Amino acid sequence: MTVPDEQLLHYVEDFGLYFEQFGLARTAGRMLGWLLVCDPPHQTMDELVEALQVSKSSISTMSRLLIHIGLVSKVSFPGERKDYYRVGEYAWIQGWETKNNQTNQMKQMAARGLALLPEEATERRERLQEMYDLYAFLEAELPKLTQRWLESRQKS
Amino acid sequence: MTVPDEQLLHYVEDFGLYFEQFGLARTAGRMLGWLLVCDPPHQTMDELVEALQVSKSSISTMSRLLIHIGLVSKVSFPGERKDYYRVGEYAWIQGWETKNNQTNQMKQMAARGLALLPEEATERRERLQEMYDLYAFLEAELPKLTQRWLESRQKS
DNA sequence: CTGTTTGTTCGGTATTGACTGAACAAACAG
DNA sequence: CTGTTTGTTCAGTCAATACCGAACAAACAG
Repeated sequence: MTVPDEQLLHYVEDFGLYFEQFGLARTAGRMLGWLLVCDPPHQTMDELVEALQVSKSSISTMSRLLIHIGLVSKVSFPGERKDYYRVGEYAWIQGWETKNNQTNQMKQMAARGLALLPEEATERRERLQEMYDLYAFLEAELPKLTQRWLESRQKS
Repeated sequence: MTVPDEQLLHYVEDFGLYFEQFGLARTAGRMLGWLLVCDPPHQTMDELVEALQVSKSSISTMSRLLIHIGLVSKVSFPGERKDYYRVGEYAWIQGWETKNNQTNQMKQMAARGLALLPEEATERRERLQEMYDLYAFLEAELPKLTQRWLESRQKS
């Protein structure tokens, strides 16, 4: 990108705003958005600072975060001192898997509640039981979906 | 509940903390947690204020929110002036469905990006295409899962 | 060893938003 | 009409945190 594309930058901003909904810092969302559309796909810290107009320290912190949650990868090249960042190869399925772990946590949350209620209070247990059953179902089924997706990709 | 159960209150607090992760206000999470374990299942504003030690205004605001997103229902009784709140009958499947809508938004986000990139930049489009494909897949498959769940419940 | 390049860490600031209390509105009872 | 009960709205406060700039550390080049 020699001349920064107005529309692309606006898109990247929206990306940041959208991911803010999920508790991700806006800058992290911006980074992810930029790394999805930039040319070339790998970018240095300085390039990100320039493109997104944020501080070096933000990029440093957010790249560490994004790498930790599996959305971004660090890349290096022989003879190059700089680090490069790009969207992780398995970024999206990784993000999806992270979400799936939440179903397990929800199930556990329900179980904890049930353990606190007396056995005989059946009517009172129904609400938590309903919660437990749904998330147990999802916990069993979602990995199958992921599996199907991965297999369908492998063939092509 | 005549005597407030120490363990239950602690559980409710954890519930609030957990749902904070998803961008829900802590008080909303507390409310939901309390409504899951309270006896009876329907509670007035005053009871919620007493149990959760929060202000009336918070309950007012948060109950409106929780009703809006389908997790809580308002209940009334003949001859009673007070409103009662309880966890919605379809609370969890509703919450799950809300999550599923996000897959559609993610797909759209990818589509918007693709529309900004030139047709011939195939290598550059790959990243967004990958994102698009996964969320299109999920958008198609998740409703089937929901359907299966609802059907399995109907029989019992 | 001296410079520079590259990246991290940390203290301070500014913004956001959750929560409260008080004022207000609406519905009802006597 | 006057009181009370019930719930909402709004201005103000407080805490959390995203972000920045500057100081720092580490690796390398000359």
